[in-house]
Amino acid sequence: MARTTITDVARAAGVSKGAASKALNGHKGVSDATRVRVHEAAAALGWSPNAAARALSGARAGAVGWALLRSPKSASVDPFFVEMFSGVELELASTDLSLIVKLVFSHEQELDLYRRWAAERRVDGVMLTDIYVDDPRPAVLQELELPLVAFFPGAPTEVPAPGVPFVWADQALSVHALLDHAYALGHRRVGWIEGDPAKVAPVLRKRLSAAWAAEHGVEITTIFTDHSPEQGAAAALELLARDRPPTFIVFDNDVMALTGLSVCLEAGLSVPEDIALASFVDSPLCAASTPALTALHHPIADQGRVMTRRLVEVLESGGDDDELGTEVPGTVLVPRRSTGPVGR
Amino acid sequence: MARTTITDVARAAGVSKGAASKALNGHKGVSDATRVRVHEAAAALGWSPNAAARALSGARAGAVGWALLRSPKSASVDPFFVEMFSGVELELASTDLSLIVKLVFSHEQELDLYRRWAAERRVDGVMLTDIYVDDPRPAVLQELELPLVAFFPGAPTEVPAPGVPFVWADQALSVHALLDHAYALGHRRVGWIEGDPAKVAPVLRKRLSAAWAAEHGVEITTIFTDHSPEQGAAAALELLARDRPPTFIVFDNDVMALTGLSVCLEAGLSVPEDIALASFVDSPLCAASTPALTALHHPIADQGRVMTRRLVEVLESGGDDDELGTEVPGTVLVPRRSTGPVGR
DNA sequence: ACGATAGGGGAAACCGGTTTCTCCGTCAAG
DNA sequence: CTTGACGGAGAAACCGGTTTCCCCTATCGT
Repeated sequence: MARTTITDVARAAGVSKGAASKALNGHKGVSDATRVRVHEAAAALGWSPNAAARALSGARAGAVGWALLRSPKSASVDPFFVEMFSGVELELASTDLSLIVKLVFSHEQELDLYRRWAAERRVDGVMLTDIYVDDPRPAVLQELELPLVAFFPGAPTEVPAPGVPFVWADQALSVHALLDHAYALGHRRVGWIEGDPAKVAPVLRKRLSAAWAAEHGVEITTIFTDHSPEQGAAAALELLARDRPPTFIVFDNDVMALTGLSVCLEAGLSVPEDIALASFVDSPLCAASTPALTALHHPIADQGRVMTRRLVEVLESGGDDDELGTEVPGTVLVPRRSTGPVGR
Repeated sequence: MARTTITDVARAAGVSKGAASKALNGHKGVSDATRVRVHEAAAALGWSPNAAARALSGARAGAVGWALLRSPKSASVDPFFVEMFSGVELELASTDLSLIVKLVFSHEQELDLYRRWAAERRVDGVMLTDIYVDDPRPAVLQELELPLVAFFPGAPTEVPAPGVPFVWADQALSVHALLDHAYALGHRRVGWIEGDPAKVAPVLRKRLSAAWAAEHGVEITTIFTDHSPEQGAAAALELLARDRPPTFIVFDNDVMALTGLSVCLEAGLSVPEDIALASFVDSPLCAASTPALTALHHPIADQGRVMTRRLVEVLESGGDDDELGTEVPGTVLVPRRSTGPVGR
């Protein structure tokens, strides 16, 4: 089966190649009658534009890129990515853009990837999901002239980098929801087992929780980890071993919360009577454990959709876009069995 | 920053464009000295080949495609995909191939997607993961001359389609592991809540389990579902309502197993004393539930790696490849609390 | 020393689109 | 009636590689 090209379409419609191109792309310079004729010919021949040829002649590559930074040891994908991925794909399904996902194992590799993507003209834009403190990626991408949209778990006053379009979910809302819940139950000493302090979100949350704590006269101890179950367990043990241990512990993800729960149970504590536990992100795991874990439900898929929508807009507008920050729907606290009134 | 092209490299090395191309691609026709000079120039200029131009001139597109068929209502991604995805990405990370993933909502859409990919020359090959009975996709892909590799949960004698390279995991091993476990515990009536009967795997498993049942004098009832928690629960209720209900129920996935567990507990049955439950696929959910669910652990990520490796080989060999079926590592039964000796 | 041969490397065509430039015909204004 | 403006459409250049074809030169054999 011979591949049908635009030349075939043009011949079938009785026009030149150039005219056919204009007709098919909705550019002016062809009459309506010709336009219709060309479209009919294209449909009849079942023509689709060759992506490579199109990208080569300076038009769009028809794809967006998403780099996933993972440590070489644990290349497993977290539920955050999975959820966001489904939102991204859902939004892209209604466009003719492809999604290219690539796993990288270091920041250096990631930057190289962007350079390659730019040189190869393989993607039209890039999605950035885990923003680091002093993240070099936005600047590199801007220099490469690769459009980007960052997903930024932020606050009204925070910006990932100057001039970068971003989508943000208000962390204050989430932090306060969890802390208000603890406070209402009578808890006054809270432990917070956070993620990577090199990332913006954990640092920001620590700042937000500290501010809230000062306001409410609550003592909050934050411990940063690498999100692994091991470090989560170690952090939990460390908190429990203190002179005046917290009565309420927040874990930044479901996996740590689950191992934290095991640690508490093995230490002979009963949950939530002796100690209350909560996870910052909800997942089926939180619902399935015993006792079920109180957690924050983040509409991550929706956030992924918004981010994708935003990237598509940036690509269509060609970058001369007015607003930079778009807020996405916030979070909902899902109280479960693992949190209750402070014991004595 | 001006984009550096192969012409720049050629000029810097003092050779022609064509010679530079040959040098960089390891084709013969250039001396070693020139080859080295060109490579040095390319490195110095930080040149990467423009993917579009390369694809256009008949070479590879540098990408492989993976279509995900999901029902419009539940676009959520299952753990199977997630695990396989991480294996695929892990394997691709060491190549310069990109992965393009696209969500589709119907078989028709999926076939259209393949036609588009072929016409656009966007991908060099395709991965097929959920093989259906009388699946039309292999034939379509072969007609489009798109190389493919199918992941096929099969048996030694089964083949997804003639002439199609595939990677297979032996279902007999899995089915027998689970049934032997049940048999050893004294169970003689087994319920099996399967997935979609339009897919090859559930049908094959039913056949395998029936054969095993005939051999061992065990009664097995299979119910097909759409993998949703609702249908899983309904199927479990149906089995429990029988005159002589099964004493051991297998669920095809973790989500159904979990809701099935709830159904049993709510019916006042104790697990595993009154009824034993197992999941055909393991997941953190199975380990976290109470009681923890006995499950089969499939090395899905490894299987994804093998499938990807195979596709890369097919692409490199240009299709004239001898062997078609590659077996991937099998499964391991993980006994947990949800299964025990048959009660009375 | 001369002819045959092999291989390095340059010129140009080609992949399939997009875009620019130019020509031509038509219609409106002077 | 002449001239100018405008819009439709063709020709050709271009994007950045790969590949074919051919020439030229160095080497080998006799």
